[in-house]
Amino acid sequence: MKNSAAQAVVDSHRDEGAAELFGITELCREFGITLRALRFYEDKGLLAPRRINGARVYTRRDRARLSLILRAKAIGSPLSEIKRYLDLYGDQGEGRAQQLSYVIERTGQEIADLEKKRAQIDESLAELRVINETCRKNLAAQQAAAEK
Amino acid sequence: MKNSAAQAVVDSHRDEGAAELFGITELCREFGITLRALRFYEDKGLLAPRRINGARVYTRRDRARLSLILRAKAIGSPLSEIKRYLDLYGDQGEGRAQQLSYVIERTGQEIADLEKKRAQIDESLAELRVINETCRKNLAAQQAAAEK
DNA sequence: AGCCATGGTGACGTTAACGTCAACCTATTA
DNA sequence: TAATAGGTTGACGTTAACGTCACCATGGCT
Repeated sequence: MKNSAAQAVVDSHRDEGAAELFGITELCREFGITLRALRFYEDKGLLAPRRINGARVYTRRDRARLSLILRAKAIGSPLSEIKRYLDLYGDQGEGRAQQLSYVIERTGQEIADLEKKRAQIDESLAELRVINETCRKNLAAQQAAAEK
Repeated sequence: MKNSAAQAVVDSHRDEGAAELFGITELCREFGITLRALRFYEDKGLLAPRRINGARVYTRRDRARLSLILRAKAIGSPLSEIKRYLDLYGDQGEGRAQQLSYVIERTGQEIADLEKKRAQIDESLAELRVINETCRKNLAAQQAAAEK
């Protein structure tokens, strides 16, 4: 028996107590990635979950970072760049003027790059829409001719 | 001697005659890619330049295709997807209803994907701008305090 | 005690997208 | 005619981003 009801009770109870902590498989299922991938990101220094008894335990913050990682990946950034991006993200709060300038410069560059990418996407979209609509019209014309 | 003036004359003469044809290095320099990359794209079936005496000769149309390839690459599409994209591009003109429906579906899907990507970029941009501006303000505040 | 699920660590394999290198062809130019 | 510039084809190396596999530890259930 899978005692799903009982499991749910246990789960909710655990949530009340420990709250906001995730296991590796939990996160992987939530984001649709593999265990291997998550560990790989860790190897690359993109994530650094706590260890409890050797096992990885992710906090809500880790989860948010993972979300950023996957979004950046979907956009097409290599993991190396994503790391820089996240490093900036973590630096917030205080910091000397030099650090601040550095972050400002970095983010400025990243913003410029993304805007360029966005523009290219817009160009591609425009072209695809032309093709799409042209085909729709042709198709409509053919159907009209056939029904005459 | 590099006889640059003579070379220019020869070039212009050739342009008048053959016009609109490009060599491989010419294209590579124009787009800032390597010879190897261009040949690689050809291996992958993304380009099919004519051969004259064994050497690749690119037309204006090839050049346009290359432009599309590089733009798609910059966006983050894998070459495999770019190929499908280009294949759609070449199919324009006539075609039976089935072909048209196919192209319509494909482009529709591609459009949806790109729109999603665009949205993700916008999210990233919003976050980066917050970081950037926060840092700017912090920096300004520090400088103001220092000058007091 | 035995077993299964879950998780951990290498080590090796794989695919994409080129880079690098050697060897060769060929048309000018000196 | 010999050198030089520009082009061609393999063959092999490389980096990124994982996938796969084998093997080990552990905690809970029966």
